[in-house]
Amino acid sequence: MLISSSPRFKDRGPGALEGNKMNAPLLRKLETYARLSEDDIAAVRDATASFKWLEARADIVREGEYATDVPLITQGLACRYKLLADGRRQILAYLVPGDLCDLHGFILREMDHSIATLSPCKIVEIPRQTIHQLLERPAVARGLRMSTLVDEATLREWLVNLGRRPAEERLAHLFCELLERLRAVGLAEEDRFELPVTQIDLADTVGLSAVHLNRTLRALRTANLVMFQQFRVAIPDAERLRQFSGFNPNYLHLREREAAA
Amino acid sequence: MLISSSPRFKDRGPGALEGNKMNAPLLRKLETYARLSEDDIAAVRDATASFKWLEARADIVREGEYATDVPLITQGLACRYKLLADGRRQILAYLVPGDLCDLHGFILREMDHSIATLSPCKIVEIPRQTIHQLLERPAVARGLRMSTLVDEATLREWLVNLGRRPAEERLAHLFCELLERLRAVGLAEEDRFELPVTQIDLADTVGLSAVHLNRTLRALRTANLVMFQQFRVAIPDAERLRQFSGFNPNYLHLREREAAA
DNA sequence: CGTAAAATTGATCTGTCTCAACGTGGGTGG
DNA sequence: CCACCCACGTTGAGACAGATCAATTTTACG
Repeated sequence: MLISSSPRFKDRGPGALEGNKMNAPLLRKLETYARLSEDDIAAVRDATASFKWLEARADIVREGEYATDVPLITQGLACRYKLLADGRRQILAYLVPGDLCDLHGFILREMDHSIATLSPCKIVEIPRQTIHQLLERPAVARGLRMSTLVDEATLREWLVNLGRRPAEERLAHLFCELLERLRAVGLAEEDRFELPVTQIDLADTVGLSAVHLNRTLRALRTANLVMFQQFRVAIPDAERLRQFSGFNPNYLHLREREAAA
Repeated sequence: MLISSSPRFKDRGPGALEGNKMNAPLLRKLETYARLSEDDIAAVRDATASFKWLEARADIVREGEYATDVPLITQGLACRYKLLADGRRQILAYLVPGDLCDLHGFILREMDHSIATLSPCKIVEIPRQTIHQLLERPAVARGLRMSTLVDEATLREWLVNLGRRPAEERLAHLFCELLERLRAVGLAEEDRFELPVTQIDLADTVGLSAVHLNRTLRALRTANLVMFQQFRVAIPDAERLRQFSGFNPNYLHLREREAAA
């Protein structure tokens, strides 16, 4: 991941991004999208019983590998990323508790990108066979399908961000999204959240150089829009930040269940 | 779609992007990903029997709408796009024959982006109910799931493109992708294909201004890498273009069937 | 403490944008 | 049938956002 396991992240233990009380963030997520039966719930619970801890800055899956299991983040923060031949990196998504590292390795032939932890992560590895069984449950299949569609919608919004927004709006938009997503999983307060990420990571996320990212960050701070330091983000006036960055949370589809029958 | 139906596109009739002989591009696509039974094939064929024609530069679905049917492109070229408040536009994907306008409107509450034709398009509208029935067929469900995953992989590659590649590589990469995808559906020859798209469209695809896109195009032409004129793309040396743009077709997952059981 | 990664700042360079003008081709209306 | 018109394409000049290069400072960890 370019940045070899840095000492800076060693002590940011499991405390940082702990996931919710019920300790079954995947269930919570699926239930956002589908009405699960008792049986469904039990099946998902079984499938996610065993886990392992991974240190910060460790690859979970690497591009080119044939993943057989589907990793699931239960606690901590991870990201998808891709490296170019000359070392340039693009971060493609942040994975928060409850996010599956998709069915790519599972369904598709080989990984076309890598996934790595940013903070220490608690990870469940769901075996291929189990996924098959889960997909036979209509409600679970539906939940997973929706979750994939939301991931896709998020990618589209990032594309708009990189293609058509200037640096400050771009970064502000990212913070807006993270606030929403982390609040949805109970990992953000009203106006602040942990973000165990370096400025270099942020630069590789929004397609800027590290130096310019630093300046953009300063500009946002000066404008009293976003404060980022010590791996903590503070947003004094979320509505103003949304306005500023043109953020519209519709693409996150955070309340879908009532919608489709 | 900003550009109101332009006369320039009127005469580019159905001839341009005709889809394959069997006239069932969705089937071909699903069969790339899953082994369909006779029954499956019949069901898909039934579902895609009735169609309509849409003129070039017409919206198929608009952001914010609640789409009830799932449109499917059978002939022609379409695109997903998103508009910002001030009119900036970002094109998010090109849809070629066989591509579903996803299950978004269907599964998710409302469209978070718009879809429009670029050339005249033959479109099948699959009713909600029919999709439900199709999803009950495991092989079909699997094919659709894979197709969604490939769409997602393509979005990720575009993100890398916008985030980390300079203008010339970016544009070259797009042409590489289109060559592959159109060849996969029999709509490109070895080194050339139709692309019924303006330079403005291309600019909004790769996140450049129209002026700079024009210059970038010229640079590629001068370097004898890509010729684009009269809505036709010619690529003298595809391998050289791939090299130049860092294109690796793995993310298109064009031969997956043998892979997963 | 000493060290290395990360953050910050300044100076300079450049890729891309904006503005503005002009060229071009086909469609449309007189 | 011709002339106008409008969208698109092309080119030049100048401005500017963001990149690169090069220190220097800060921070966290050993």
